[in-house]
Amino acid sequence: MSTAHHRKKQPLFVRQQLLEVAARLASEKGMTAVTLDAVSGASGVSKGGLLHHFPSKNMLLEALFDSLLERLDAAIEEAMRADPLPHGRFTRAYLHACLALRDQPQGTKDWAQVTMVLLTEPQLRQRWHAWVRERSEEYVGTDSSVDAAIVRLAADGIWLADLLGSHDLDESARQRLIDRLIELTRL
Amino acid sequence: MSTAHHRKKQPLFVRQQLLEVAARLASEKGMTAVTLDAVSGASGVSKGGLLHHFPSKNMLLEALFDSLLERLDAAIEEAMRADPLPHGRFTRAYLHACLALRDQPQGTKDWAQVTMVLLTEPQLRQRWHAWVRERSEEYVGTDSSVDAAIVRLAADGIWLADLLGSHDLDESARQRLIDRLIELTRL
DNA sequence: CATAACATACCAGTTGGACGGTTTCGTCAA
DNA sequence: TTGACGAAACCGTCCAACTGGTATGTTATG
Repeated sequence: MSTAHHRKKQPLFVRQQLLEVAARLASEKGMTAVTLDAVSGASGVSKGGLLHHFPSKNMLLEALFDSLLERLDAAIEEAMRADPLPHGRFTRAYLHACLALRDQPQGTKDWAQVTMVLLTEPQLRQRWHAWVRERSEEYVGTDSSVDAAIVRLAADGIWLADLLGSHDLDESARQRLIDRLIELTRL
Repeated sequence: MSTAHHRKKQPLFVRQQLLEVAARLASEKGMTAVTLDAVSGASGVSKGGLLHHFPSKNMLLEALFDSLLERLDAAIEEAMRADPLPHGRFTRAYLHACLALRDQPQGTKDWAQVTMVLLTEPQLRQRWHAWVRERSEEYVGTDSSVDAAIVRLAADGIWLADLLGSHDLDESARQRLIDRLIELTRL
């Protein structure tokens, strides 16, 4: 009966907003704080409305995780388009995507933290495995060298350090590290 | 009135067991499955008994995280004692501790997953920060080089890959990577 | 006017935790 | 040696708040 009932209906916008709210809750207050009540409350959407978009809590979490993977894919594809050299292209793009989150404005750090939170949920970890397997098969021709694997490993380490805030590297050292990693993808 | 009431009192053992059960629940079913009821039920200790050892759920989680950090400290110290060269000694020990979990028997993989699960809880992330800061200050004389930082970063990456099961490195490649990392700690 | 996009009301089960009871243990005087 | 006694280590119950989810509306949109 109240406010949101009379406003213009924007299903895609509302759906998007619900995912963002869920992401913010997860990163700020941990996984246990992501409840249907909390999400619906913080987004100004009723619980019924929330359950209309996502039939169950699992569906909500899976949709959230999928949207994060889509963003990752988009960032990687964009970086790959700007890279003329085929060999190691995917690995460089992956590295770039991992590095990017540190320099992005506010929301993107949450993004990474949510990814990690979601990875702790065993069911969603399978989705991540599938993603990794797909990519490693797709780019087996150009990114299957040992060095490339090492670079991707290091990128994960940087990703982890960035989102945990364990910054003990200064800018110049970080830049030297990145240069070296990119060099490794070309070998 | 029933069973456990009459058995011999073993406060330290019970406390230890409660932490192990909580760890197992967290790694197998995710953070949302770690409830007081679940922990007390799976450990054969009443909820009252559980709340006697850990006055609140937060206290339980913090104690669990602390015990994990203690294990990490113990593994690192052991590795450091076996290392005669001071320069980079802590970093090598840290690397060794990160690598060790893959080769350990069953329970230890859970250990790492729990660490990650707990790291998603914002309050516990601060504890991790404190741990990192302490160590980086303690070993500033021997492990503050850029290369050492890089090695620790890569160790985190390996740690993450191991516990997520994203194994795309074969044994020989892994060994070459490790050798290279150890070499870097000596520069 | 049919359907999608919401809202409101309600439910049964679960949650963290408070509370008061019972049993064991350490210790120290007699 | 004993035995009293306070503290620590448990147990079982109860509860208010919250949980995910259902069922049934009401409103907007094509």
